Amino acid sequence: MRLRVSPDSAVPIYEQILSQVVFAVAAGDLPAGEAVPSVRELSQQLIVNANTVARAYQELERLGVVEARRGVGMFVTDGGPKVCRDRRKVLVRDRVRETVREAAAAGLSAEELRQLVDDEWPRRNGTAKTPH
Amino acid sequence: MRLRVSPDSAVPIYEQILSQVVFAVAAGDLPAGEAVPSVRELSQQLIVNANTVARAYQELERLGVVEARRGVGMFVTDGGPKVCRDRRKVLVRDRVRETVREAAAAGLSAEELRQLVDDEWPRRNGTAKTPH
DNA sequence: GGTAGTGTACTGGTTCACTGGTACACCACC
DNA sequence: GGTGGTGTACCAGTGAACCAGTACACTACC
Repeated sequence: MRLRVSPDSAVPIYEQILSQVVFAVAAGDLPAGEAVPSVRELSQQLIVNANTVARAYQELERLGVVEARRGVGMFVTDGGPKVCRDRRKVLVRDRVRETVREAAAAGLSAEELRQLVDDEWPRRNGTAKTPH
Repeated sequence: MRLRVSPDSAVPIYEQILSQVVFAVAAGDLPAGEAVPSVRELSQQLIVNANTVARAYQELERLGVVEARRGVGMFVTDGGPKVCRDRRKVLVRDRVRETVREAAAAGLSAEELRQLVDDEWPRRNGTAKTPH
């Protein structure tokens, strides 16, 4: 598992770590039962404070993706992969909901919104926001 | 023109004012040439600082929606209504773009995304996020 | 039991966005 | 020219988010 963070990004470092781990677990790159890198190991690799990594991990634990065993490490739970896949879907649904509301407020029709989505779909691997 | 702000909201007050004025201009409620409420008048009405209103107005001026005449007031420009209508469309398009990207990253197909949009469309006047 | 690994609690500093208070510069009108 | 309206510049306070330093508690292993 290879992580990257950009300290200059607008999104907080701990959130970058969080989403990347979620992505890795969802993709099966980090299967259930597997140990995630220790906070110190990852903090040295990314050159950030151990607490920053720990904060991301705590969020992962709150989501039920990993479980901590003090003195041992943190491990992906049995339900972790499913949680991560579901989480991404929830994020998408929430975003869709906001988009639909915004479009309706702007006076767009359902058909116009559909058209807009179809127009943007081919550009889904956009150039922006890539972790350079 | 009747504005409302909720100080407890996560979105800044000046931004609430901004978007509401944009909406009013786009809807024709505030036609070109019309004077917008003075910063002091609006600040008293909303019980916020005049600078907070001024900040929203400066943003409106930067967008080309209004123009300031020192000592007189601020007035909707000739192109104001069109700018506001366009701006809402741009906001929607940007949001659609992000949503599409998120959906693709989550592994959704184009068809699944379309389905999601159609599911959410009937809820476009949703209950959440209303200015209580 | 010592050691080296793990996660975690507490605390402090830094930065930034937002808001408000005050004072200033301008214009119309009497 | 005085008065009362306008927008605006400057500065200070506040609060939250983020991150790092340090010290602690725990576990496995020799």
